[in-house]
Amino acid sequence: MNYSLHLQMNEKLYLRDPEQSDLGRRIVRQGILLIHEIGFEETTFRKLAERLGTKEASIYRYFENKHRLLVYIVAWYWRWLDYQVVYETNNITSPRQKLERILPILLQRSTDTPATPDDIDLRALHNVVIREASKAYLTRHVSDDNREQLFKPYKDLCGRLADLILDFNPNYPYARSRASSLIETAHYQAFFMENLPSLTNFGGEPTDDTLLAFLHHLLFSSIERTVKE
Amino acid sequence: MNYSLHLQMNEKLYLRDPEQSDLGRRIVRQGILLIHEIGFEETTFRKLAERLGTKEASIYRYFENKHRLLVYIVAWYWRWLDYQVVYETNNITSPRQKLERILPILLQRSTDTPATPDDIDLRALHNVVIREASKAYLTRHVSDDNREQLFKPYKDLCGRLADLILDFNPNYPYARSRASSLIETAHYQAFFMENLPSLTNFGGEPTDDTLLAFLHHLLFSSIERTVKE
DNA sequence: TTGCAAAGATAGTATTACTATCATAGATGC
DNA sequence: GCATCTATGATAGTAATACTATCTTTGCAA
Repeated sequence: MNYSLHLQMNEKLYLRDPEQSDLGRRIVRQGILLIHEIGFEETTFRKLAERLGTKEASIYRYFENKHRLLVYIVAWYWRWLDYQVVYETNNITSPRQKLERILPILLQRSTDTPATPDDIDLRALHNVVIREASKAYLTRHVSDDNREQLFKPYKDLCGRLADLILDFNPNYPYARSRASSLIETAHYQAFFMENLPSLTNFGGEPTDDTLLAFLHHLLFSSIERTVKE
Repeated sequence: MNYSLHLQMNEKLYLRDPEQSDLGRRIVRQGILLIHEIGFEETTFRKLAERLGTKEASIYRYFENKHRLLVYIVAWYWRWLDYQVVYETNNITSPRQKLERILPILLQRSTDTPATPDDIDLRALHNVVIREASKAYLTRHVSDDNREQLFKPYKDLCGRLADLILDFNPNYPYARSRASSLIETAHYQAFFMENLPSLTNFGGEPTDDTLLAFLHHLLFSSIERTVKE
């Protein structure tokens, strides 16, 4: 049996809470699918409205613009990852084991989804995040968006991973950078593997998971040794 | 004394070679500055034309659209980095030393510019690449662009770094992924340090270069050990 | 001096990214 | 059963964007 899961989102992310109405939920869910299918640049509120059988103006009542919709979707993803990390590391004592359990989550390889967020296409979402997430912060107005706490879920997740790294090795001096670069590397390498494979050492056969092995190697080779000052 | 340097670019990158005319060169050089100042999203050919005292239509004679201009600028940067890598590692025999000399280049910390590409604001260019380069390939049409060899300079650079890694450790199984993730990590950690510092361990004082130390640590901790299969 | 290529000048189109306003339908309170 | 309130629908409109087309001018080259 599945439990239903609701992730509370920062109010600054929207004009009207999309989880509070049917239209709102469909905007988010179909938004993910549309961005997945045609890419963020090609996505417009008009196209999304047509797909939903509604009007542009209705979507604007929920989100200021499509960038904010992307930020919302990506923030939701980080909250969802954070939840999975907590769930998967619960009752594990060994810091090493905890970290090892996190790696498949970053690649969306963990099959057991305890509480499934209803109706959200997690596979599409994962691909959207890989291709589009960095566009949420690679803008001129990062600092403003950051001041509004729009990236808090990402920071929280990185903070959690950094803490686990410090549990494993209390002397490690780069825990936060290690955490953020682990997440980014997981995504970039997944994108490269799919689209620019010559930038990787991964063949692309879904059976052997060299990318997972690579991330494991990268993470532990760095945090196992205490860096000399 | 400086030598003048001209980097040959793939013909697919432009409609008319911008290095062959005064207007073309100004489009590239002022384009870098404009994107640096207002960001890629806000940049339009109209604004760039006004800045150049010319017309939109003239710019369209050189570049199909602003995405292609970005791809050109970024490709130029990778060629320039590649040149610097060759220059800085020339006559060095120790693979370790070669790799160590590359790290400051990735962060644009190397002060000695042997042949300076005329009139290009390298500092602005570096910042543009950090913030915008991934937008060159994080699109729906990556595969088409890749087929047209638009990303060859990036791949060449990664290939060169991968070869150096294999010189250092011939048994290392992830040389290409290690190379691409080193470059990407250098850039987004620099971005985070500047804009979302809580995702890093870097204070931001320009005197101590913790980011460089971090990259050094990441690279060598992974490639020093032979990964067990 | 004729010819050609680069750039200037002007105009036009479809689409985007919004904003504003008014009407309507359904739920809720009394 | 009526008032009311809220979410959405419907329509319209605007400034800007991302181009394309065409015609003219300029400057250099044969």
